[in-house]
Amino acid sequence: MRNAEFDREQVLRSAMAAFLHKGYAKTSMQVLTKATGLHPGSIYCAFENKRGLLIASLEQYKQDRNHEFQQFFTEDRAVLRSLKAYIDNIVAQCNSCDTAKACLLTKSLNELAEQDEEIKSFISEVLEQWQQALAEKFEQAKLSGELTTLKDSQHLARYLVMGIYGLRTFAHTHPQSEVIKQLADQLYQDLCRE
Amino acid sequence: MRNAEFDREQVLRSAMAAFLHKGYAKTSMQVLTKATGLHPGSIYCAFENKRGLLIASLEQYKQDRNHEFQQFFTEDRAVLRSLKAYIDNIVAQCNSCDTAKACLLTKSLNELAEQDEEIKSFISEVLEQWQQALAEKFEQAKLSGELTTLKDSQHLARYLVMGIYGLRTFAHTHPQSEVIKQLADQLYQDLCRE
DNA sequence: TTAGTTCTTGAATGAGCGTTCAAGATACTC
DNA sequence: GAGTATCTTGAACGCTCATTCAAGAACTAA
Repeated sequence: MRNAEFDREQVLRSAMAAFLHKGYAKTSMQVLTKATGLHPGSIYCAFENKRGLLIASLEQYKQDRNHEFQQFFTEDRAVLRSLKAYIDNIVAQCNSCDTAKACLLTKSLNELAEQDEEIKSFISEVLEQWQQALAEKFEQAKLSGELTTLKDSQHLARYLVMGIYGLRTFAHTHPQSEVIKQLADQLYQDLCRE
Repeated sequence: MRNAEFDREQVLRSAMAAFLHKGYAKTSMQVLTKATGLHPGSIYCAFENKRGLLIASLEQYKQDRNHEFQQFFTEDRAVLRSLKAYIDNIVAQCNSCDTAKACLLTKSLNELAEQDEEIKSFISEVLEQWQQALAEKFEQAKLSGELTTLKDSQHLARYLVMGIYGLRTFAHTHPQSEVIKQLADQLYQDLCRE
């Protein structure tokens, strides 16, 4: 008996970064071996193939983002205040220079939606769960009286998700711009209105 | 003397469709020769290489979208009514099944922004011009009294562009859904408020 | 220490890629 | 209708790709 030597999470985070930077198609196995420090044989043993490594990376990304989400919505803070902080954090990501600028889920969806039904479904489900989590936060805010609006929580969550997608794309053409912050503030304001 | 035999616009529209469907990296020259009907030599003669064909396709796409834009904003209609029709048209594109579902500019930007500075700049400029054209329409609407708002026209245009980016990404996870229309209506309402 | 099992290594493989180019086809000029 | 210039054709090229696998290394158990 003998255990694998590499740290799975560390390997997946390296792969995530590589996929985020170059996209799936342009990230060659050669690049992935360098990024992860694993030799081809080890990658194929652990993840079956390049596609398997992407799927594993997407799963890790989901976990990481879920964890990040939970950290913003602790129970001892007002929901709307948490939501504002969460949005501001995304703005900061958009304005940063590193790979966190983009979202691996939407980037992969854009590239592979029409090529790989299974990956498309997986990503859609993760994004739907995220939207659902946001809807719950809106519902909480309404119940606690923080948020007074006639709009449905599901609708609010969808609108916020749409806005964040838009912000991330917008950031591509406006790196490190004050404009991203302005748009995010407007979005938040529109969500809380009425 | 002898003229080239192929119809340039037709060739570029075929290439556009291929790039939209599979993305730049996954669209092989073999696919492009089939899609355009041109042999490799002709493509290399007319467009230098695969990258040149993408750039020419992006230019054609820009022209086509500009032409589409003009058709919605004829002088004999109220600006806001035209804007609403324009947005509804985008919603219809999002809900359609064909290749028009996505935008070649943002799709290419997503794939190539970190790989090809020149293509990134070109796309950014085109998107900026589009945003500028929208800003002028908002300004017109404000001057004519159709639109009463304290917000800057530039800001309104940016917000609309962000929303349309978001809608198109959202459409990937919600094909042929009523939800896209709802979100677009909300977006329009938020733009016209106050 | 030794035998057995599992993991690691990285060169080898064949397929597919973008690109080239010389030969053939075609149209224009005189 | 001959000559010339240009366009078309598609096989061939070198390269890189994802993937494989047999040999070597390392750990466990007895």
